Amino acid sequence: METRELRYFVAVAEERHFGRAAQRLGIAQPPLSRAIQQLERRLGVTLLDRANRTVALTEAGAVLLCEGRAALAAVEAATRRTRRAGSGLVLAMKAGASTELLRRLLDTYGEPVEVVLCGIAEQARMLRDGRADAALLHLPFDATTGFDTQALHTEGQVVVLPPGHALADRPHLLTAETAALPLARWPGPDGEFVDGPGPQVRDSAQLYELIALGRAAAIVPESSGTHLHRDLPAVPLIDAPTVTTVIAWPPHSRSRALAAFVHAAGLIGQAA
Amino acid sequence: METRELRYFVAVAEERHFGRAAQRLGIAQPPLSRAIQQLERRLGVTLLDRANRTVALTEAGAVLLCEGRAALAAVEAATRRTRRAGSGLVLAMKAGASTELLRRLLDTYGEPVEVVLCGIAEQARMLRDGRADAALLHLPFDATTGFDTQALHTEGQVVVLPPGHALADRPHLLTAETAALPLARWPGPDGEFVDGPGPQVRDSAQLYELIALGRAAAIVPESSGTHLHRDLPAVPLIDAPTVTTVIAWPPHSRSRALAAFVHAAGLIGQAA
DNA sequence: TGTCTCGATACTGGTGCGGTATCGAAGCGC
DNA sequence: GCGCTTCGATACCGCACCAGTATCGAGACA
Repeated sequence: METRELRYFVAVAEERHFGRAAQRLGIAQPPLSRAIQQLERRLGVTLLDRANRTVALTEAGAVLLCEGRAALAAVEAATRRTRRAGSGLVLAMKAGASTELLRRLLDTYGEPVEVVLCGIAEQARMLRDGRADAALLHLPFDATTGFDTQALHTEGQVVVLPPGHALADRPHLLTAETAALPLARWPGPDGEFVDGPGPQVRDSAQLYELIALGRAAAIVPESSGTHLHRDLPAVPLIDAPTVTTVIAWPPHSRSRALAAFVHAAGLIGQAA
Repeated sequence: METRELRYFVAVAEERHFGRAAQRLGIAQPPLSRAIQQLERRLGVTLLDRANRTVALTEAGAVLLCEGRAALAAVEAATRRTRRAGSGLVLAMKAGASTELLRRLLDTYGEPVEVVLCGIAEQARMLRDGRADAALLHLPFDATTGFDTQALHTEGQVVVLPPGHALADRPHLLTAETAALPLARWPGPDGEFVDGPGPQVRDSAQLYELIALGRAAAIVPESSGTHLHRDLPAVPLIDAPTVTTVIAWPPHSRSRALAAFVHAAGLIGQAA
């Protein structure tokens, strides 16, 4: 199966319309129809149901859409990483992750690294399609499914409260005691917010502003709670799961540069 | 980048010889030379060092070899899984894994499943190139890197001893006490045996024969130690890590059939 | 029933892939 | 040092195949 055929099929499967797919691909509709027919003939299965003037996926079509996307991403990744070979690594991380940890990692590695800030879903996509070589993730929150990982740092979590809050003087808190707090809600992987009493936030500046105003509280890893905003009280949450910062990369990827970077991460993980 | 170009490059990179690669691909040498040149021109990087009548990989070439193999495997996987869509799942497992657990899993799933027996390295390869849809692995021994997993069953380990062995009457053992035993050695992922005092074994029939003869002992999961050979004494090893049988599959793969199979596995995991 | 929309088909032209023949350079034996 | 051999690159040619235009046939809709 050729990449061209896969691109054509994925376009039709996503658009469910030969005309629009052809337009998206920048070709005319007839060659697209023929290409899909040929693909079906070569695979020996029907991929699309063209009954009733609508295009629907068959079961085999659904499988090929899913597997084909992954295969196209792998081919793109090969192209991108080959072009980038020799120049620096690209590291995808979330905004708000520990800058202190990152600084130590980059220092230990020594070579130049391009850092890209994005959301968790985008991080995974960038690793898969080769736009990034590695990503910083946080267990147990982020799924590392499909990637190799190396632990960098493990820490507890703290509750960040408005100044003068009733709980601010406590030596530590339990998760149950935070139930009544207006805990800030972050957007999930799908961009949606879960329901809850607290305000919705999209970045850490916004979060800390809301806390300072007494409108929110937040449960965050120690390092972000204590290092960034000394003026806000942060109380250890002793029964919360510990947060592990890990570096993740596609399992087959083992270029010299990436291997050295992971090795540097291992040194930091040991030291911590 | 087209799959054809990737296949050509991988062949040359593996053979380090245009003539042999062309022969392997079933084409003449000149079109192969031209295809590689065109690939290098399109990517904008040099992939091969053709100095001194030898072909060597550049750094970019090494990256493309690794990423290209993965991409080709993904394309092959798409082809195979699409062709197989609708017919039964293929499950890759190691010889000697728990048949009791497998029987329950297949019963719960209800649909026909083709079971393929192979080694651990082959299991991973089959998942990646689409010859299998899922695999049964054993944590913490097998690497599940790059796959999604669902726990099926967790159990302790036992030491299987020759009949009448001095340790056979003990209620339980510690790992330290097994140091002097001639523990059987299995071939690793690379097919090589690690060094050690015990005999080398390749299948469980051979293993149990050697134990019965008093020439070996083995540390195995409870289920294989007690269910299969009631005539050999099996002593719980209380400080050994517990063994978890998991079902693994490529993370993007979520066909209806696989989803149902994983769901069935989840039901069994809960029940256990 | 006329019309519109959509995918399939018919036919044509140009690109590009693969083949044979050959070159130029680098080892290698004598 | 000279020819021989081996290797990848180049030159040139023919054909297959891909894409484009024009058109068809079927189904939805008024």
